[in-house]
Amino acid sequence: MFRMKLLFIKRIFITGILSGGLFCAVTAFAGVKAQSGCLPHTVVQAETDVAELRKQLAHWDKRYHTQGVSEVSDETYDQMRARLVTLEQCYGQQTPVRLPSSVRYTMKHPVVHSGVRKAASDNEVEQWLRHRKNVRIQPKVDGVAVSLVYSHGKLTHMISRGDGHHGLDWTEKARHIPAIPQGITTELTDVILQGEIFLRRDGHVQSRDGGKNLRSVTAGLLMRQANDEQLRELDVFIWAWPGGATDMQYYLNTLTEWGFPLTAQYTKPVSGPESAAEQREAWYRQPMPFAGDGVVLKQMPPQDTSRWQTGHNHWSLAWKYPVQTAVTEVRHVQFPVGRTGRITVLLSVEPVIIDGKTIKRVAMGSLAVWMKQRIHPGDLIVVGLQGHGIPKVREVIRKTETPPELYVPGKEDFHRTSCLTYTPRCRQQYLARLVWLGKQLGMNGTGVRSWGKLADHYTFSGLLDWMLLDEEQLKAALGKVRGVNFYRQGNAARQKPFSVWLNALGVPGKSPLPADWSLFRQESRLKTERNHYAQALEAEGVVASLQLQGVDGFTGTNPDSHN
DNA sequence: CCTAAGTGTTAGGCGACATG
DNA sequence: CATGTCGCCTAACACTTAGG
Repeated sequence: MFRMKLLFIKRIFITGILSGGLFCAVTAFAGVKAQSGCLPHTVVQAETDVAELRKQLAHWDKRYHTQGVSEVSDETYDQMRARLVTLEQCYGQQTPVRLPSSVRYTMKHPVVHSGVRKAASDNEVEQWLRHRKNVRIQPKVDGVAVSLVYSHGKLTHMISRGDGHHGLDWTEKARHIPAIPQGITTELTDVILQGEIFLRRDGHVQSRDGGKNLRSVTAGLLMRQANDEQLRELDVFIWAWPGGATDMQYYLNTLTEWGFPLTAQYTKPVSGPESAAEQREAWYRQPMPFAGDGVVLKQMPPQDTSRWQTGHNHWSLAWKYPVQTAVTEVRHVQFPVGRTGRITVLLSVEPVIIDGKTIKRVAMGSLAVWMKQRIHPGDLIVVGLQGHGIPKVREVIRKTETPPELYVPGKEDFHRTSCLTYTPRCRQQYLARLVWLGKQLGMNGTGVRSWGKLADHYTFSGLLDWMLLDEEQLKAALGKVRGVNFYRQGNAARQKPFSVWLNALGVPGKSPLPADWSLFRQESRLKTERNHYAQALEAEGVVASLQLQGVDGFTGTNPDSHN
């Protein structure tokens, strides 16, 4: 039921923004999609996608409403819902948002709950603040919004936000939450308070702990028929007293006297964008008694509460913390091979922005890790940031029903001694070997693309074919400056000592290297791995090339003598 | 103005090595 | 011999500098 409330509001929010033409900015900020607009789908594909998405969302809704189980985080759910709306916008379909028949919002809110608009960017926050005075900042507590109704000082109702006009009667639950005063001392006949019920978590640090799905847990507790012992852990943060007070200090003091001390504790004046940003940052990093997903900037709302509306209002603005995860679709799956034959898995994804970074590619460590989930193009995944920078697959949301064929390299195809000679399927490892070799030999300006150009231009076969090229040939393939540079670097490389060369060739093991190849061959007879590698270097003609080039330690060696 | 190369920072996977 | 630790390899991204 809570879920329905969420999407209802989301729906209103998104439609409102769409009509304002701000959709791209908003989705980008929310981390839904960096490139807005419609995906290059065929209509048929789009229809399939929409159908699949609807099915998926319906499944989650059902699980949630009938069993109270959240299969995915609220953040993911919201993003998927937004995704559906985008697709529908693109292809002119509409899904009416219908509440399941079991959900009935029976209780009328005395004053409607007006939603808070989310700022699309830091810039919008600045704009919003520019022409406003007496702005205050509060944490955007991650919980469930309710109205508390006091009549002659007695708590008579607690109502869930529902659609903003009507909600569920949670009065019975309020009786079991010690943090909610059952009575307040006041002369006023009616007092209506709007606030957030949340699960108290002392020492919660948002930047470190994240949302922890505390919102879902809270909603679950309130919807459960039985009165769980855990209700005692709930608390309330009041963020509005409609029509109550015009003087800030009086408003805060009164709430504190009544038994709602958090509002006074966490309401700060804001003098401008800097001070707002500072406070937002502070609340993001410091221990708080609740989870929060951002801050809310607000002015004193109008006293005439009859004009309050659901959806936006002009007196408050939410400034959310950067999202830590985003839903995205896998475009390509690649299996880069490193110089040692090690295979990693790289996913190219629809670009998403997380914490200011545009995520386009996500590495999956190793083949073994990939094998567990076998992510294919078309799959939907949740991407997050590990620490401060590295994208990581957090979760697979939906596998596509029509996965394309993937060429998955076998672990046995690439290894320490493979690809010392160029073949098309060896391209990656072969080039990785050259990049490493250039680097070890101190050759600057020899990146993977230059090596690739040379390999293509002169159809390389052996690892050292490049040593046979003269200055003119290098210039022809790389351009004047780079060609000359490459030639100089290559000549310098020829003078490097034997041990540097062995290293550059990728000889495994750490023990010290002898002075020349024949000594090396004798010593490495005992070390299987080195011996194996040395044999491969001879078999692939690498040693012969070096001998020909007169490189230190290889001269005078006759590789044939070892056969 | 775009592309290539390089640097700095961050992190996971995994094999090699050390230690009990 | 089992277990823990360390270093190497590979990766993403932001940024700078130089080439074409």
